[in-house]
Amino acid sequence: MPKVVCVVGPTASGKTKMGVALARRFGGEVVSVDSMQIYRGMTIGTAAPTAEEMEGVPHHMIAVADPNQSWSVARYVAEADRCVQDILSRGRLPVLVGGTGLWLDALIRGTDFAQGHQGTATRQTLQKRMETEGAAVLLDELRQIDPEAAAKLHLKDEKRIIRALEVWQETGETITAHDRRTREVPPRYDAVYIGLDFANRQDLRDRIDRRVDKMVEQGLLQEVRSLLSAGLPPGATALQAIGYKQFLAVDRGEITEPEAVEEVKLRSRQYAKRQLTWLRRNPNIHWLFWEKEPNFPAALQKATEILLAEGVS
RNA sequence: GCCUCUGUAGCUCAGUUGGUAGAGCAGCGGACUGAAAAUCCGCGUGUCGUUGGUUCGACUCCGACCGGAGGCA
Repeated sequence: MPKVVCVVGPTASGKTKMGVALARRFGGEVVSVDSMQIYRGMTIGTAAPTAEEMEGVPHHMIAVADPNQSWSVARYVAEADRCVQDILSRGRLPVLVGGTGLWLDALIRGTDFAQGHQGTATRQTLQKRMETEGAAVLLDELRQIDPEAAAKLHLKDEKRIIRALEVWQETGETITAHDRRTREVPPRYDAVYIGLDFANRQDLRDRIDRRVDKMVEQGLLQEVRSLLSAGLPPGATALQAIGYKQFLAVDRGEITEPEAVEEVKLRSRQYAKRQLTWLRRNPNIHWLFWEKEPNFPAALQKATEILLAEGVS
């Protein structure tokens, strides 16, 4: 099984810098695993690495998608896996860097997602039924065909109720059966994980706040405006990104800039918390914790030792 | 100086016709297989401003004091 390195952690934990440094040390290339950095024209708000920050290391899966078209996990995995394969074929080390947990896991495991996605007639019909008939009706319907899935879903979890029914309608297989089958296939890569986080949650929060202030200084509002001038559809996934959503409201005059800044900080730390929840269940992560004053050289040294011990070369 | 209102969870507030209190937000924990920076679930003990008094019992009634807001001088 090919070996790959993964640098994970909540937003603003220093993944980008660590990823570049490890890629340089081990002769690797970075593959971004970020559901928003894939869109073009969103560099400031997603804190995508600049050419300078890349330090000459090739980066993949950043600014590869038109924000007009919304990507999905499946689309990402297909494209990103091509990058990983290509890097491996050239004898180099793939360094996967990013905070989108589901996407990383799917890429490592080679998850085969069932048919059906945003915008199809099946999905739209189900969404309409959800509005008119209500979640109880659809959940009942799901219970008839896939009681196991229905038992796990809360009445309010409309998105997943719709998806479960959609998989059944599109493929004739229940989502429970599909998931069980895909979980059985062995992972595609042997991943070595380096996790970055702050020992003290408050320090992460401070770091997030500072980063948001910096984004605003760098012209987040301008970036949102130029994104809008490209004529994005209202439901575009790109506009759901933290920062963009709030500054879109500023552009419309619905909230003030200071209000937006506070909201972005709040959403960012809540997001960081969710990222940590996702990562915690992965027992294979080698965590490195920053103290108040991050000591990068020491952390890089530690990470290097871990990778060497894990057989990365 | 006088009068009125006000002081309850980190914040905004509700409430108890006297039997020691509850929402929203925040926060914390969890879930997560084609929207994932999305979506969803769970968790509420706090000197009820302080201090006296009345009472079997006060956060709830009365007094004083200390904060805050407004009004009259």
